[in-house]
Amino acid sequence: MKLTEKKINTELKRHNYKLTNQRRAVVVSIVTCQSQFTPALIYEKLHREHPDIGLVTVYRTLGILMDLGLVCELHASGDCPAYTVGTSQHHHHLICNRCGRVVDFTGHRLAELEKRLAKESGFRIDSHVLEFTGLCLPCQKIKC
Amino acid sequence: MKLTEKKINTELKRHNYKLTNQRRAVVVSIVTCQSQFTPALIYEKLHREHPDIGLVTVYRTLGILMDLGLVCELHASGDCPAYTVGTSQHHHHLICNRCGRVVDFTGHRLAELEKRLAKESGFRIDSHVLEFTGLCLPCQKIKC
DNA sequence: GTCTAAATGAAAATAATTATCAATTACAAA
DNA sequence: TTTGTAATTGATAATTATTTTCATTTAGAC
Ligand SMILES: [Mn+2]
Ligand SMILES: [Mn+2]
Ligand SMILES: [Zn+2]
Ligand SMILES: [Zn+2]
Repeated sequence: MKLTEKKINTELKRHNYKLTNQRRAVVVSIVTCQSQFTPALIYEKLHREHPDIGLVTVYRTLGILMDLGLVCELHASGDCPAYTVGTSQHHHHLICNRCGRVVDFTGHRLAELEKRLAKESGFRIDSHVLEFTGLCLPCQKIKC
Repeated sequence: MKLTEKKINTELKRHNYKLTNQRRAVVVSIVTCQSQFTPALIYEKLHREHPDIGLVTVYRTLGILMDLGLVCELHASGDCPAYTVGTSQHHHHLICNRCGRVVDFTGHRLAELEKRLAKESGFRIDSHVLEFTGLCLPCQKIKC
């Protein structure tokens, strides 16, 4: 389940980051994104209600949230890197190429593949990226 | 198997791209890359022997090779996007975080997962990104 | 309330990529 | 082989994305 504003703020506190008005606002702007986002998009959204918050602060806050693993980076979509709100468990993403919607999924079985690859290549595998792209249901219904 | 200089040049011709000296040189620079590369890296390599070829030409040639599916884009490594020479069949990548080496692999079974995800989410899935990162065998042996 | 390190925003700096355009060139046709 | 022409090129400028610097402000511990 997607992380909430509350959970994110708690994590920020827990890691001794000050809970400034700016950070709160950036977090709100992020968690209310139904789909993926970029720093510029968050800034734009934010700018209406908080014209005095700078783009740098968006970058900085996003950087912290990435460090804490509270947002995920997306690679397979149009503007890479894009971001999406994180969840507590390990998961991957399904991305709509039209509206940018992001759906999380879990329960893949990459472990066996990973073991086979490690054996065959000699690699010590640490991490992976797995993303699917396509069209979400609502977007399929839109005639182009 | 990785595409050769010859194969790439043939494909360029086949798609009515002129085989200029600059393009030939960029292709050579790319196929002689043992690991991943960026436009800047190719330019740097190229610049020694061909000081008169500009970085723009590298970008343009790389763009064409991407369009023709002759090079692959990498997302999971340090500098994203990076690139690597393509192969003729559908495949994925294993990337060394230290030396940048790229190993291709095939034979995964994403089809079942893809079907399950499509059913559960309603998505029409078109494409995917799958990359593993870690340390290649030689790099594991280097003490840090 | 005071204090202080952390955070902020303006501005400049850096980096990556793309657009413009006049000069050059590959190569098909004569 | 020469010629014509559209494609290609490189210099330069323009955009865009991101990071650094630094003086000022502020959250939150005491
Ligand atoms: Mn995973
Ligand atoms: Mn694949
Ligand atoms: Zn959609
Ligand atoms: Zn390595």
